[in-house]
Amino acid sequence: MDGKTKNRAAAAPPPDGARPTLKTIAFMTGLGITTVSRALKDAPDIGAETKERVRLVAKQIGYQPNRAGVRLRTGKTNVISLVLTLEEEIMGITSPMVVGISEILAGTQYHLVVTPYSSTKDPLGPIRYILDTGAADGVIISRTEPHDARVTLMTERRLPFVTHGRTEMGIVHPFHDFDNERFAYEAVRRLTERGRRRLVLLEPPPNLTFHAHMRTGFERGLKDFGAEAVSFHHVNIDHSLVAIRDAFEQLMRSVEAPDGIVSGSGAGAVALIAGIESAGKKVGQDVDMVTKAPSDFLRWLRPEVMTMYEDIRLAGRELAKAVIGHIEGKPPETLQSLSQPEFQRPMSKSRKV
Amino acid sequence: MDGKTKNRAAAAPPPDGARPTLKTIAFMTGLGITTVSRALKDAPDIGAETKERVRLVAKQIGYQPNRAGVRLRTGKTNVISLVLTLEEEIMGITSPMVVGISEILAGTQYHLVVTPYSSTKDPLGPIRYILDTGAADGVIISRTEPHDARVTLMTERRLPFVTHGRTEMGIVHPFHDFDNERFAYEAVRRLTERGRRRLVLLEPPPNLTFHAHMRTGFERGLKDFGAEAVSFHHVNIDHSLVAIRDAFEQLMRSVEAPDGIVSGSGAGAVALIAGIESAGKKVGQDVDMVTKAPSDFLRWLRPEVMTMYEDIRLAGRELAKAVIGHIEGKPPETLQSLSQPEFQRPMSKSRKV
DNA sequence: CATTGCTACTGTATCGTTACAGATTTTGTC
DNA sequence: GACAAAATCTGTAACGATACAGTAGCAATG
Repeated sequence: MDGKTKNRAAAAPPPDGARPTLKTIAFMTGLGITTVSRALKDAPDIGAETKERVRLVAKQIGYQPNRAGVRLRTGKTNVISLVLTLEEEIMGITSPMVVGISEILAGTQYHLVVTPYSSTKDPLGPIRYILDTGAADGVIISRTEPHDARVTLMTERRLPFVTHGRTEMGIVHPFHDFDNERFAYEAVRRLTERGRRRLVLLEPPPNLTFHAHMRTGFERGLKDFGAEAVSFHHVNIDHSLVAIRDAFEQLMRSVEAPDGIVSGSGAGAVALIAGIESAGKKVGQDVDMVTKAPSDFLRWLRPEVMTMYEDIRLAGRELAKAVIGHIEGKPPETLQSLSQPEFQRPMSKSRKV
Repeated sequence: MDGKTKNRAAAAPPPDGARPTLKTIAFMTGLGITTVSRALKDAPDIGAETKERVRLVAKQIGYQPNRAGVRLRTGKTNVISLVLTLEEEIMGITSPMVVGISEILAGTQYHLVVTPYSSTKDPLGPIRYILDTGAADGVIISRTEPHDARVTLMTERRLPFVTHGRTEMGIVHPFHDFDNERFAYEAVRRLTERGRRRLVLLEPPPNLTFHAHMRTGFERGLKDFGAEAVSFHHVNIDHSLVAIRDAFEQLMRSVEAPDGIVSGSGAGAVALIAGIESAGKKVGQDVDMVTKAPSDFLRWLRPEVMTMYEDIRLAGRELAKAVIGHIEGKPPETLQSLSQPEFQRPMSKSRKV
C-alpha cells in the first residue's frame, strides 16, 4: 500500500484555494475516493463510523459535488427546464410561476433553466433540444393542447415532465390545472344572480385544452341558470388588447349587446372594460362582469367587476413538485392536481396585497 | 498505427442510438479525436480541407458539444445566472425581464438559470453560491445599492456580472439603468405645466441607488419649475399596496394634501389612486398624477393619469448583452447604458398593445 | 487448517472534452 | 541530398464523479 496509487489521494494534498472535491475529503480522512463517494451516498457496504467521519469532514469543508462531474458520469443534470413562449408575456404570467417553482426547487439540488421558444415556430423545438442534448431531468410546459405533440414525444422518450393544463390523449401524465370549467360555471351563476341573461365569454384560444373546459362550464351554466349566449368567437385572450377592445366596443354598440361578461383573462378584461366604456356603457350598470384576475389591480380600479384570483404561484409550486415526483418515479396519476377557483369579496381595507 | 489506440476511434464504432460526440466524428472522418476537437475550434494547426470535412460531418450528424464535458474540462458553464428576490414580485417585473434576456441568449450557447433568494436573508447568499460552485459564467443582479456588497465581491473574485441599476463605489462595472432622475424631473415639469404646485413623490426604498436618483430629479424639478414638496417618506414602493393606499388616503384627507403626484411604480400608482378616491377626491381634477407604468392597464382604466413606459424587456436585452460582453473581456465602461423615459400620449385607438 | 462468507474498503475504467507535448510528413534551403 | 522549419495530425492525461469488479481482513464452519 504505497503512495503511487491513483485512487488514494495521499500523495497529492489538494491545493488550498480550490474548491473541495472527493479527493480533498479522501486526503483528509485517509480513505479512498471511492469510499468517500459511497459513504456520502450512504451505501450499505461502508462502515457506520466511517460514514460519520466522512460526512463530518464534508460538512466542515463545505463540500458540494461538482455538477459537471456528476452529469458527465451519470447523465443526471439536476436541471428542471421551464419551457416558455416568448410571447405569452402579456401581463406576465411568468413571474409568479417562476417564483412558485423556485420556492420548491430551493429545497433541492435542482436548478431552474428557462428555455424559451418563439411560438410562431415549432413548439417541439425546445423539447427536441432537451431530448437531444440531455439538457434537463424534467420539463415543465404550458399552453397545453388536447392532443399535444410535446406530451407524446416526452412520454415516448421517457423524459419526465408535467403540463400546466390537461390533455385528452389517454396518456396518464402529471399535470396541474386550474378548474376553468368550474370558474366559468360559477361566473355564470353570479351573473344570473344579478339578473343578467345575455352572456358573452371572452375565451382562450381554441387550440388550448382549457378553451373547451371554459366553454363547457359556461354552457352548462347557461343551461342550469337559464341564460343565453352571445357569440363572440372571433377574438380570444391571445389577441392584442386593442383588437379585443375594438371588437367588443362594436359588439356593445350593436343590438346584440350582452348584459353579462365572463372574461378568461385579467388583461383581456381591461380591454373589455375599455370597449364597454368606449361604447358609452358602464360596468356594474349596463353590464356585469366576472373575470380571472392575476393581480389585484382590477379590484382597486374597478371594484364593480367581480374577480376570481388564479394563484399562478401555487401552480408553479405544484408543477415543480409534480416534475420532481415524476423524476423520482412516482406514478403519474398521483401527480395530478386541479385547483379550484376562489371568488373574491369586494375590496376591503383589511385585505393584504 | 493500429487499432488499439485510444484517441483514434476506429476500433469502436459508436452505438447508433446515442448522441454524437467527438468520437463519432473522429470515427466517421478517420481522424483523431483531438484533431476533430481542434478542427471545430478553427485552430491554426489544422488543414483547411480537414476543417471543412469535419465541419460538414459535424453538421450532418447534428453534433453538439456535451456541456458537462466542456464544463468539467474547462470550467466554462455557458450559464448566465439571473439572481432574483422571491419577493420582488409585486406586479412582476420578472416576466419581461426574463423574456428580454432570453431573446439575446437564444442566439448564443448560454442557458439562463434563475437563482432566487429570500430578500429577508443574505443577498450575498446566491453570489457566494455561484462563486463557490462555479455555477455560472456571468451574473445579472438587480435591486442595486450605492454601496453594493455583491458588486464588491464579484469584482474582487473576477466573476463577470452586470447590474440593473448603478452603484457609487468608484468601481467601473457593466450596468443598465433607467434614467430615473430624468423621469422624475420630467414628471414634475408635466405636473407644473398643469398648474400643480404641491407635489409628492412615491419613492423607491431608500437603500436602492435609484432612490437618490429619483429624489434628485424630483427636487431639481421642483426648483426649476417652481413647486414645493409634500413629505411622504414613511411609505415607499416596496410597501404593500394596502399600506400605500391607507397612508395616502390619510395624506389626501389632511390639510397637507398635495395636488400633484409622481409615482415611482405602476403598482404603487394603483394604490395611490385608490387612496385618493377613498378620500373622496379625483385624479385629473383634485390632483394630477404621473407614474411609471410597466403595462398599459393604467392608461386603459385611468387615462387621466400620465404614464411613462419603462421598457423592462429592453432592459433584459441590454443586461444580457452586457454580461456576455463582460465575459468576453470587453472593457466595462463600454458595457454601460442608460435608457431614457418615454412619456406616452393619451390612449388612442391606433396604439398596438 | 483450509474453506466459506461476510464486512469494509479500494483500484480501474469511463463519461466528453481540451491542454499539452509529441509525432509524422511535407516543404524549403543551401 | 542533408537538415531545418513548417504544417498537420495524434496520444496521453486530466477535469470530478461513479459503476463495477475486485481485495483484505476476519469470523464462523467442519
